[in-house]
Amino acid sequence: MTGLRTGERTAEIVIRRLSAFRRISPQAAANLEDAVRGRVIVASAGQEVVCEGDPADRIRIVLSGWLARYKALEDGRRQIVAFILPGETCDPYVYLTRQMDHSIASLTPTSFAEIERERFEALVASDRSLAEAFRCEMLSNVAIQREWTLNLGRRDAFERVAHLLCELIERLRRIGLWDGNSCALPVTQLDLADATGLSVVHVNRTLQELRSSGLIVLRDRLLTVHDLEALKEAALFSPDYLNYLPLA
Amino acid sequence: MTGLRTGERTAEIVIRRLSAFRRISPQAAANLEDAVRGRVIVASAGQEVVCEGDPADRIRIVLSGWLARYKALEDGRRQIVAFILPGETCDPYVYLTRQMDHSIASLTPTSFAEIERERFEALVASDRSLAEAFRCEMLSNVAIQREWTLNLGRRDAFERVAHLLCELIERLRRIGLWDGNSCALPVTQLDLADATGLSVVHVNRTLQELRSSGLIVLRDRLLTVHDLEALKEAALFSPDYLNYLPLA
DNA sequence: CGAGAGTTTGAATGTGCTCAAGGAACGTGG
DNA sequence: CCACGTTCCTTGAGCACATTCAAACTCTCG
Repeated sequence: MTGLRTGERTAEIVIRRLSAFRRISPQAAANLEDAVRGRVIVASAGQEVVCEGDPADRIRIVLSGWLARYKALEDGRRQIVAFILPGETCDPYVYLTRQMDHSIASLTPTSFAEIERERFEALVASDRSLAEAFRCEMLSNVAIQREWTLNLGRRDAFERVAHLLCELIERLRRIGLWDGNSCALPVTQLDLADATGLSVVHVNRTLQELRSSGLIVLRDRLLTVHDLEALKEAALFSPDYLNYLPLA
Repeated sequence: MTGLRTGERTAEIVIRRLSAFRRISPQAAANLEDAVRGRVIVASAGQEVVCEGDPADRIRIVLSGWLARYKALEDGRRQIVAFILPGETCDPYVYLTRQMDHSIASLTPTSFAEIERERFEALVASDRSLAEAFRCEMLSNVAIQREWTLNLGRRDAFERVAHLLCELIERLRRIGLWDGNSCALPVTQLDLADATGLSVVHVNRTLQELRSSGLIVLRDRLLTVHDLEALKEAALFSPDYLNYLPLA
């Protein structure tokens, strides 16, 4: 696998990600890779990549790095409504609406492909299982959003943070960024607070609680979990909502 | 408009609803009406129409009545993640997943059409703007879900309940169930609690607060709002996320 | 060395919850 | 026709989870 050019390596993670939903044929993969190579944007950490109100004229596929989708209230309160991970399509079919109703910011150095409406439509028209994979991704996005609604509405802080970690681990596992025990967690406690609807202070205390119960180790943006089943149990986590195909 | 048979009247609201997203041609409307008439299910209030774990083999379009989409935790905690109103499609394309990750219950006496996968795919294949309307409905669903995430995460009880009411009013207005000042609100305070992530007791107190600030009148399941702009302001509500076409 | 971002701690406060009980409205059966 | 059960709404009191405010600490980077 050494010696691959960047384009190939990054397309690889997109295929891997879509394969969580449908088997992607080599031909479809090649078409997708072409489209992905068309226009690649690079952003450093902390950039506003998409702003609320921007025209929704293209879709974006993340090649590397983490992004956060968020909505803000006039008085500054902010809610991260989703994390967007490598390989994920930001908003399949979003060009059917007039403008973005939320913003997207990079949490880490990031690269992503931009695909215009016409090109994307041609792509999904050319291959049925690719089209289905993108639609599954939409279904998965809304299922995750529903689970977050449950998380914010009915889980307490401890369960809530634990659940978020379980979800991220499961999603990272799909793209090979979870090694069985640990993964990079490149977000600040403020990000976690905005994602869980808690205050920074309380996230800090909740993480300490998770640490002292032996459920997680979190240091220098590296998350380690020795007993994932125990964490899932504490979080009342069940991965069904992610809509993934069974792992091989 | 008198003398229409039930099938025609109910198809009418489905067309009206989809027209919030795209102009539907008479031909497409006729096709849709055929599909809707194929299999109509009637349910009384309080029925579990779809259970978590059920096969996701068909889509459902509500003809009349209110439904609630909800998720439950093992210990009984329950979160309504969406209200489903007349004319709305429960889950466009849901058959691409294996099984339902949530349940749906009727809040009122309800009727809805069931459409099998093949029939639905033929329907959207036959008309481009109909297909786009259904995709817009998906985008709208996920946008609403994101807004609920913000609502539960960052608005306090008062704003939260006010925001939910604003959203429902806006959606009901689209299908002619808001007369400019009032609408039926056929849900219990327990339902509102499960939707807003609050306790019943606190919803009761919050409604009293909304009443005594003069923002709402709510009696016998009839909601009246004399100054909608004031309610929207209190809720920090802006309807952009609903993705509707401008009203004629 | 200083600046800045992120994390941690303590103390006081408050929003919303739980528990408990009573009241209103409605339908059913004796 | 009244008694009763059920569901929903309302109220009070005490408590708890999470917030806010403030400050100190750590680490990195220039």
